[in-house]
Amino acid sequence: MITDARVLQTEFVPSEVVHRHAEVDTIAGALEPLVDDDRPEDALLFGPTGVGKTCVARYTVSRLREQLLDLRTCYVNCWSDRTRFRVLYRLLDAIDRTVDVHRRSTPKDELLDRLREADDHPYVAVLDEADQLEDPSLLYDLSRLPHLTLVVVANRETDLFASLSERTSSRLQSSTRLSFDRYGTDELVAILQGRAEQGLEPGAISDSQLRRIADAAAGDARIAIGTLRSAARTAEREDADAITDAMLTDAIPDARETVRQRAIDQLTDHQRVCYRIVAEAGEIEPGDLYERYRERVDEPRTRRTVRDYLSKLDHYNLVRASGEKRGRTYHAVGRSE
DNA sequence: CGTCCACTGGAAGCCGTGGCGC
DNA sequence: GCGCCACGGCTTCCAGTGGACG
Repeated sequence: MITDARVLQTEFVPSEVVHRHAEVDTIAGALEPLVDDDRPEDALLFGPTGVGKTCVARYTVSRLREQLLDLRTCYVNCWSDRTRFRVLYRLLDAIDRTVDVHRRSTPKDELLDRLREADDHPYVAVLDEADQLEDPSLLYDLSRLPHLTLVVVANRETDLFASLSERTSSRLQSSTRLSFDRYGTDELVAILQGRAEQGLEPGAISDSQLRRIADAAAGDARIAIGTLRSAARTAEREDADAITDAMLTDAIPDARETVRQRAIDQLTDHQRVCYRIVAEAGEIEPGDLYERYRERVDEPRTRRTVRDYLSKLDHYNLVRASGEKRGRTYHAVGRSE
């Protein structure tokens, strides 16, 4: 059934990007001057999850590296490395300049200086989920390094710029900006066909089944590919030659659930309690929510902290906040959504 | 209309932890 | 071992704001 499990991973960067040629060209265009030893532009990529931002960024950068042998590149996910220190550390680590970082306990911007000095080769850094950075002014400092080119990936343009200071945003105004729309069903089908061809036995899944997956994924390629993987696993486990419609029926909710579960697993205990309260209530107001939270945990955090938890849950689509200021309610994010 | 109130999210500061130089 | 410092998680304080209500 499965001939190549790698291509069924959502993180897999295909050798040819389906349906994002224009985007690839735009970013490649921004970076192109590097080939002639010229000054490239930074690139900003925006769009919701599962629309191929990360994929396009990584693909474009890796293709550029084929042309430019001495190009340095690094991919940083700012969700897992969200502090200034960690991002800088990653960027240095990728070029082997971290050797003695721990000695001489880092005076404020030792790491940045070090990165500045490592300018013997051009460097392209992909900063994924950049709106998660705790200290967004890092973007400003990085954008001022002449040999470093940024490819910044974030969800919403407005959110990212809201968190930036005046000088940072004006500095980034001039960069190449690109918004990604949700995939249409046909585009998702094409993506799935590519993955099925590379990863599954011929005839394992029909086009109409792929279309069904694409429909259910509502424009999100991560969900679509996850569904395909889940169905293929079931087929393999049951020793079937092909994926049946019944397997798909199971796989469709499964893929969303997996995405959600992975996010839930990353929460702390207190955050999880908050999530459960909203999930159980379906819809709840902040006051009640905090009361229940206080009853349920041993050493409750303050309201302010719980507010931070909730905005985090909102950000990861585990709950949805509607209304603002006084009129706010928190909703569970439904399974069928 | 003005006033009160609930709620949000920024800012500053506290504190435990952990790595480092001495 | 000691003092130092960065860091992250948290609290405290607060300005701002939309909705409810007299």
